[in-house]
Amino acid sequence: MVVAGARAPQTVAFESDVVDFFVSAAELLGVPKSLAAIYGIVFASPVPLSFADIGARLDLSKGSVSQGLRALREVGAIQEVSKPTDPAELFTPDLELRRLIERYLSSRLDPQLKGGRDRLGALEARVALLPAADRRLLGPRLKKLQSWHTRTRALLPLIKTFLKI
Amino acid sequence: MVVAGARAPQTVAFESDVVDFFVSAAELLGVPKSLAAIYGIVFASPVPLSFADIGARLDLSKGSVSQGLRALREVGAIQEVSKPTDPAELFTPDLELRRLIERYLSSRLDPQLKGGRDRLGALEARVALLPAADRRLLGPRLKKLQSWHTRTRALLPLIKTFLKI
DNA sequence: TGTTTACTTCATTTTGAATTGAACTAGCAC
DNA sequence: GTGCTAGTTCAATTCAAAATGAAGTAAACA
Repeated sequence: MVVAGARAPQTVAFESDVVDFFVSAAELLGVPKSLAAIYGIVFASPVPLSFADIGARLDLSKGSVSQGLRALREVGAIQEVSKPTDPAELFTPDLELRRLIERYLSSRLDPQLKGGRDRLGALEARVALLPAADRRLLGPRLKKLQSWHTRTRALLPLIKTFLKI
Repeated sequence: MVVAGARAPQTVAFESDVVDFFVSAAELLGVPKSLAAIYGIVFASPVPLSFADIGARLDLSKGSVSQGLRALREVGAIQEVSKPTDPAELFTPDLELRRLIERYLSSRLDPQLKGGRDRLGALEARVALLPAADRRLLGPRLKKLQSWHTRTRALLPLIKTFLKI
């Protein structure tokens, strides 16, 4: 994942492990590997990195670096810092992962929960149109689904609170 | 997703919505669509369904139905019931979704957390080998990562407890 | 024993998402 | 202006996961 280049072997090894850490966490969450790798390499660097640095260390195409950096900037995962001596933009990690994770959770779960609520509403109407015998069995099943939905909704704020600790 | 066949239109509409509900929930969790659809169609039926029923209603290949049913049986999401008159196996949903979800969460998160712990351990050793200047900055960053890891570990049992309510 | 039906297995195909790279744009130096 | 460097865009490609379907197995029946 991380390419050696001119840095000390210890540095490369460190970077490599940090990148792996983020990549494997990202896999779990369904975030593209390249995003995680870019965040990782920036996180692992004691100094801000340039566009070119990132592309070289991760052996990613310019396209991927560009798109990746844009996405990470949009969600606030990295920040641009400009050194007066060098016109090129440099990037540092935003270490406030909490907001990041919170926003990510919301962006995935909120639409999902909303969609689920709508679908369950539609289902409630539909079950009423079924033959009485079916309704007697399927009505309670639907209730179970609704109860799950409610609990999941309640869980999200709980998680957010917990992550603040 | 759901194919009409010979059932009443209301029944088909109901099935279709239930399947959609599970499919969209599965997308969030990264579970294959076909698994969710099979569970959904079985969940939506007031009577146990046969292998052939499932294939016909979802328009899935025999291969997909076979693999899907196996996976769902393995995790205990559906159960076989046998009618004495009919030798074919019939399937009903296991409505105890709680255990199912718990097991699923564990199977995804436990290896991830363990892997994360190992990686962080390796990183702790690696950071010690870096130049002192780098170490001073990167050490605290690593600490942050470790604190996240610890909190995530703590969160899992909390979620499990909450789902029991 | 041969035939049919019901399902399984797994190599191949499909699909959808991530990645690439070539064409393009913007700013800078000369 | 022309040429250069740095970055963006997006159509084409690659890749991995999921779905298919053909060949195989097993049980049931004649």
